[in-house]
Amino acid sequence: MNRKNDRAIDAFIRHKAERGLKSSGKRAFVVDFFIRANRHFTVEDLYNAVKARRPGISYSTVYRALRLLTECGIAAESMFGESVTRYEPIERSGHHDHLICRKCGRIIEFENLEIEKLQQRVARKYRFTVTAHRLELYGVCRECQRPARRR
Amino acid sequence: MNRKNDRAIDAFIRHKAERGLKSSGKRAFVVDFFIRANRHFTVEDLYNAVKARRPGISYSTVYRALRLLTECGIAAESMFGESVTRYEPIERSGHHDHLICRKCGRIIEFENLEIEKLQQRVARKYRFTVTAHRLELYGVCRECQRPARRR
DNA sequence: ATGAAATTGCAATTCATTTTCACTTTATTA
DNA sequence: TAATAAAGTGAAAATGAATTGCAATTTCAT
Ligand SMILES: [Mn+2]
Ligand SMILES: [Mn+2]
Ligand SMILES: [Zn+2]
Ligand SMILES: [Zn+2]
Repeated sequence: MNRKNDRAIDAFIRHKAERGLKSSGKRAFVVDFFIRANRHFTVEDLYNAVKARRPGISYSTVYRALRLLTECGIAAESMFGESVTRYEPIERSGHHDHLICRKCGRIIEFENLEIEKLQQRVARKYRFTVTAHRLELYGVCRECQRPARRR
Repeated sequence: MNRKNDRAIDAFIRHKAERGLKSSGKRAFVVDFFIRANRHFTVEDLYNAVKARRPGISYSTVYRALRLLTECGIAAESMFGESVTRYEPIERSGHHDHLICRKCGRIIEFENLEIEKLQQRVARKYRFTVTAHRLELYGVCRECQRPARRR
C-alpha cells in the first residue's frame, strides 16, 4: 500500500510536469495527506484534518488541490445524496462501489465482478458504450442495526 | 398509463389531505404537467415547459411543488453528475436505473432483476439492510456513436 | 539575481436552492 | 354570507458549496 501511495504521488508529479505546474509545500502537504488517508473526504473534512497538522493552509488551496487530483485521476468525486461532494483516492484502491449507511454515515466499499458483467450486458443490449458507472446501496449498516431501535 | 397518472394524482390528493394542505390551481397545473410528461426534468426545464402553456407560475411554485412530489414518493431526485437536480415521476414507471449519454444527454431507463439480486447478496454479505439504491451507467449512446467522430 | 509564470489567501462572485415576507386565495366556522 | 385562520404565491433576500479575481508571494529556468 506504500507502493500504491508512491504511484499516486508519482502520477501527481507527472501531471505537474505535463502541465507546467510548479511545486508548493502547502499543496504537496494536502496531496500527500489526502493520498495517505484512505477516506471519503469532504473538502471541509480534509481542510480540518490538514489544518490540525499544519496550520496556514486555506480552503482555496484544498479546493484547488482536489481539483488537480481529480483531473489527473488520483481522486474520484461522489455525492452520496448529500449536498457536498466527497473525494477519495482511487489510484490505490481501484474501482469499487459503495454501501452508505444513512444512520451513521459509514461508507463500505465493495467490488462485484458479476454485477459489472451484467452492467456490460445491459449496455450491449442498448448499444451503449459505458465509460464509467456508479452503484450505491443506501440503507443501514450492521452496527447501526444492533442497538434497540427507539421511536 | 392513464391509470398510473391517475394513481399518482390520487396519491398527491391524499398527501394534501394528510398534511392539511389547500388546493391551488397553479400547483395543480405543475403537478399534473409533471406527472403526465414522463421525463427527467430540471427545475428549469419544468418551469419553462409549464410557463409556455400557462404563464404566471413562478420558480418558487415549481420548486415547492417538486418538493411535495418528492416527499410523497411521486417524484424521484437524481443528480447524474451535473450541478442540477433532476426529477422524474416514478409512480408510473416503477423502479429502474439509468444509462446516461455524456454526448447528447439522453437518458435511457432499464431494469435488471439479476443485478438487483446480486445487490442483495452483496448487502447480505456485509449484514447491510438496503433501503434504496442507485445505479448509473455513463457513456455514449447508440445514436452518438454513429456519426464519424471528429478531433 | 532577474523576470515570467505559478501559487496562495482573501474577498467577491456564481449558481442552485431555500427562505422570508407582504399579500392573495382557500376552506372552515359562525 | 361574513369572518377568520391557515396555506399558497411571487419577488427579493438569504444560504451554502464551489469558483474566481486579484494583489502579494513564491518558484524556477535563465
Ligand atoms: Mn470508496
Ligand atoms: Mn428514470
Ligand atoms: Zn451505520
Ligand atoms: Zn447520446
